[in-house]
Amino acid sequence: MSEKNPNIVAIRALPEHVGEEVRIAGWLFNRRSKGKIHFLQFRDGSGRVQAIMGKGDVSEELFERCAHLPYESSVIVTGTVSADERAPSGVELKASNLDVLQEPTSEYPISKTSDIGPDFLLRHRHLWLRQSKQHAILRVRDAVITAIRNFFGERDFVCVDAPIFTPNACEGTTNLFEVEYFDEKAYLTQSGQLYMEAAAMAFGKAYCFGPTFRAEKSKTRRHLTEFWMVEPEVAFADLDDIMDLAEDFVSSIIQYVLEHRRAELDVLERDTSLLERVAAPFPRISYSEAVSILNEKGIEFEEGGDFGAPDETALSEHFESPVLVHRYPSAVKAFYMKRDPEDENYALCVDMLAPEGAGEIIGGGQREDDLQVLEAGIDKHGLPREAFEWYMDLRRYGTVPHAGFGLGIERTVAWICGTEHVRECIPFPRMLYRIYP
RNA sequence: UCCUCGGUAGCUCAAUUGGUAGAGUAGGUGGCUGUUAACCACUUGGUUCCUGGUUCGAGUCCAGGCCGGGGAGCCA
Repeated sequence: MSEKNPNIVAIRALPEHVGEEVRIAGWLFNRRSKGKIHFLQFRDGSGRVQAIMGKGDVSEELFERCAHLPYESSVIVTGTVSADERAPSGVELKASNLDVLQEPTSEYPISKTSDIGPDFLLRHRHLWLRQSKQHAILRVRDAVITAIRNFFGERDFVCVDAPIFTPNACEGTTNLFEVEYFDEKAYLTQSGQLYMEAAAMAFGKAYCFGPTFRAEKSKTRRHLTEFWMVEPEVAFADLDDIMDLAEDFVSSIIQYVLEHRRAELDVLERDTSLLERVAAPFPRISYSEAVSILNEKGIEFEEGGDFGAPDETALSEHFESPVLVHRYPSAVKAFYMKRDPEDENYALCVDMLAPEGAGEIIGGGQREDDLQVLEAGIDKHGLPREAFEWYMDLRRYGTVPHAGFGLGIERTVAWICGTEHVRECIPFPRMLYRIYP
């Protein structure tokens, strides 16, 4: 593009070109006409700008065409950049020419005025991405991912990605998507954690970042069947170490987004003061303390069970920042969770609940590192030992205390953006009964 | 799987006790040299989700189905 069109400028960079004649390449997203002057608004992915076209500035034919140019026409506009406080973005383009690459073959389906229903928008996700709010959310997501990579890179973690196809149900808890794998069955991964434990024994500090699949028939604003998760795992680490890591991690993501995506948060009308208060250390409470808080709030909850979504919401509303809830009853947790030596009824695990009803964004803990205890746990959960031989090898050959966690990208982005539903926080959401486009 | 709400113009919605389906917006035509979701005037546009039933008459009532939203369970 730049070689063919040496003077094409990104809309975002237009303030640096005031007084110059430039070209922009983009799409028409709105148009108004005052009769002898057209106001044409363009976006190019980097930003949005208004072009002014007076009747005498271009040919009669082009002026007439621009009065009817359909939304989402792809164009190259030539014009002089000027600063003008009447322009929505502070600068505008005095158009001297406009080349139309293509006029839409039919009317653009997404209305720019009315609030459109989720079904229509999801069926047009490929076009919905062009809308400013969606554009802003996905740019925040991009920054969250960059912040994650930076955070672990700076701390000497090695990115060791886990497989997507797995031979067995890792934890034996949730429903997995089954696929044909030549002559056998395989499953789409629900977690890379077990593989990260192997990676931690090889690299000391490792993490994976990739898609995760859950075949649960969940229809809520917090669920997707395909979502992205980042899972760090650290050798010679205990529960406290991993809680320290988790709060530093989340704080650094928030700081990075506040620093690099201010404009997007403005588009989303996000109250950033709530995010600015997020800084490590976060409050830490035990499961038992959490139960007391629920009871004090008048919510009936019996010690021993796992928290439901309404319980989590009530807990997170009790705090302004994310809160770490640790040491759940081991009975409700997976077989690989290490039990608390001070009370074997509880597991050395931790969940991080984000504020403002965003829900659980992190789940993790210290892993069982004793071979005999792990074997007993596998048996107790009714899981086939053969499938976990490789995993038990990690305890046979130089086992060490280790811990890690998983952070859900979409829930994190939803919290940061103040978005009601996680489906807007992934480019092409996969949900119950929805796999198009 | 269960609970709950909904489906009317391209989109967002209205339609009284069961009595000729209507508005905003988008599209079209005309007007306007600084619009900010521009505005003003006129105008095109309908398998009221589907099937069956009740009725002189159904968008409306009944039965079954389809599709979707939110929530529970499960989890990030």
